[in-house]
Amino acid sequence: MSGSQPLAPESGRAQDFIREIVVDDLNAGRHHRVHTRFPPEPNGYLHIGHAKAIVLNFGIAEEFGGVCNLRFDDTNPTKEDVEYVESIQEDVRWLGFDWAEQMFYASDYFEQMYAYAEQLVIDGKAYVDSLTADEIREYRGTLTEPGRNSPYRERPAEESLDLFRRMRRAEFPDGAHVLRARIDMASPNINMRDPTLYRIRHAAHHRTGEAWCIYPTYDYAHPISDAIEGITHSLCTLEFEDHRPLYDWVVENVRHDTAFKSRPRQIEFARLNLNYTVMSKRKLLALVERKLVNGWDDPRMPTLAGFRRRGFTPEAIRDFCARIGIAKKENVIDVALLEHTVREDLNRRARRAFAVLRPLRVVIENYPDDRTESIEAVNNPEDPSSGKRQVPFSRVLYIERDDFMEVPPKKFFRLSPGAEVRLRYAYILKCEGAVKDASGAIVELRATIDQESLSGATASRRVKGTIHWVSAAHALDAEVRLYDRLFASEDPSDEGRDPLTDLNPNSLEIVQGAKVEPALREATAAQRFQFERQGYFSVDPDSRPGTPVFNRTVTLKDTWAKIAGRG
RNA sequence: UGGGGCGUGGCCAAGUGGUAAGGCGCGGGUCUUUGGAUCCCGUAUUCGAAGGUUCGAAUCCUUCCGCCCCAACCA
Repeated sequence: MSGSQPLAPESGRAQDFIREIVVDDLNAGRHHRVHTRFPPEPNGYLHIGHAKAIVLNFGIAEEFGGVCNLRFDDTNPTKEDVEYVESIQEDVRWLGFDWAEQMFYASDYFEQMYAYAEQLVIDGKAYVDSLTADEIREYRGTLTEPGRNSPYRERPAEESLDLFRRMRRAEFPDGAHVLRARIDMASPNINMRDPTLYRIRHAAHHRTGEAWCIYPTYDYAHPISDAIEGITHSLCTLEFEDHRPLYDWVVENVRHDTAFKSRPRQIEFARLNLNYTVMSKRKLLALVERKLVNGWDDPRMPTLAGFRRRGFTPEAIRDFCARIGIAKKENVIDVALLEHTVREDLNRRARRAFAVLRPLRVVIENYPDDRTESIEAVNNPEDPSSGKRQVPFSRVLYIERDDFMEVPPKKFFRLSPGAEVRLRYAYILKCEGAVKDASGAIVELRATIDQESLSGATASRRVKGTIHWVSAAHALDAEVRLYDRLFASEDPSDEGRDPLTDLNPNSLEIVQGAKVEPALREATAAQRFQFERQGYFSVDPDSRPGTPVFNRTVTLKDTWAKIAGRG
């Protein structure tokens, strides 16, 4: 990667607008390499929206033989925490990206940023304002009216410099002063009306501790961080479009000598929105803090940690990001696409296994009580290399309650009194009758098998339906957690309302007493399973040995249709 | 009403003057010893609207309409 000439992607393929810009920059000689960065603020866990940015930034860099940094934008100590910087690293790695040695913090540059700020003051390009926050807002004007100059705007540079130094020396309380860029209070772009560069915050920073009590704002810190790291293309979301002139102003007006390794360029793209999914950090944080979910990695959360625990694979999420495209148009992606990429990936890799979620006992009257047979089953019909396994078969089985109907409707090809069905990989089973308890509830089925019908080359006939089963004597008890969408509101008027009301009360159904085939005793959290006819599952990382806990990875299509009001 | 963006089928998205890719979804069908798997077919006479330029326009020009973002000492 190092030393080689960056190569533009082969022509002819579809390219999004960012790639075009990069190619232009390379061709025009504005840059001779590509260097991007993924710059999260460590104030929460990464969610699916961040995945888009991660895949984009690392993807662009890789495609052009460049590098992508991981940088923590830690300029606001009151919201940030080491827990988040750790989880962010874990999640980026899990997604499959490697920043090698290129991990930085905006706080790495605090000293340098401060020095640049002093120089801006000396150069007359920044001044210390002593107005209150409210007054500053008033002076800023409105969207349609220009702002007015602060009375402190013409303060002599020496005085500002002195004040700024004393700000740093902790001589003032929060809010007493602020360092502002001297740009243009009448600018139609509000971001250019003397934006704040530094504010006083007597707060412990998760990395610098008590070393500082003044902190740079995003608008000041970001371009400097980019330039110091040699970033060539600074990708961010649409809402920063109006900040680009300010970004450029900082890059152009800071006297950096040789510290800036590039002349970075900000490029904006539309952030990801997913329907039926809350992506607001504020709401996610509220859900965690109010214990409406069991932490940031609750499988119902749209965080990468939550998806991981739910059984999503990084490959599926990356594929999703690749398929949604990058544009400047506000978009709302259908979560069905995410679920599709997960299913597609899982279908390829998930081992098939027998599991009965709501067991119904079946006694095979013509099968010896003391006999146990070993039935050969394919691990994954989509992947012959996955091999086969043995499943025990005996006189008493469990089948899915839903696979039996006493009064079957038309086109019901599974079990009902007198009907036949194939036990997957095993025999054809005929239902001889149902045993009921005093209340009339069916507690057991009596049945017989066709001894000549064992699945395979010798099977002489076919029946319409096939069901899965588990031998009662060998079955392993399991808990199964069925997850549906946690958030459902699509109504714009719900914006800002209590996140509690966004909870789907049926978002989690815990099924106790499921019966699964014994081989699943050794299942690990890294594995994925498809329980025949029940969907995709993974073992919960917190699962105890003995009674495994399975999480359903994606919502079944009919469930999803119900939630979304489709079909 | 200031500034900055954006408008291609239900949701994304290619396309940049030569006669509307692709994916998801949806509908139908096929196959099958699970299938919601696979496979096949269908799904925009039209590109926010109206004018104009042109042999020819989603692509160029004009006007209009709609949506999003900005008035934190958040990012």
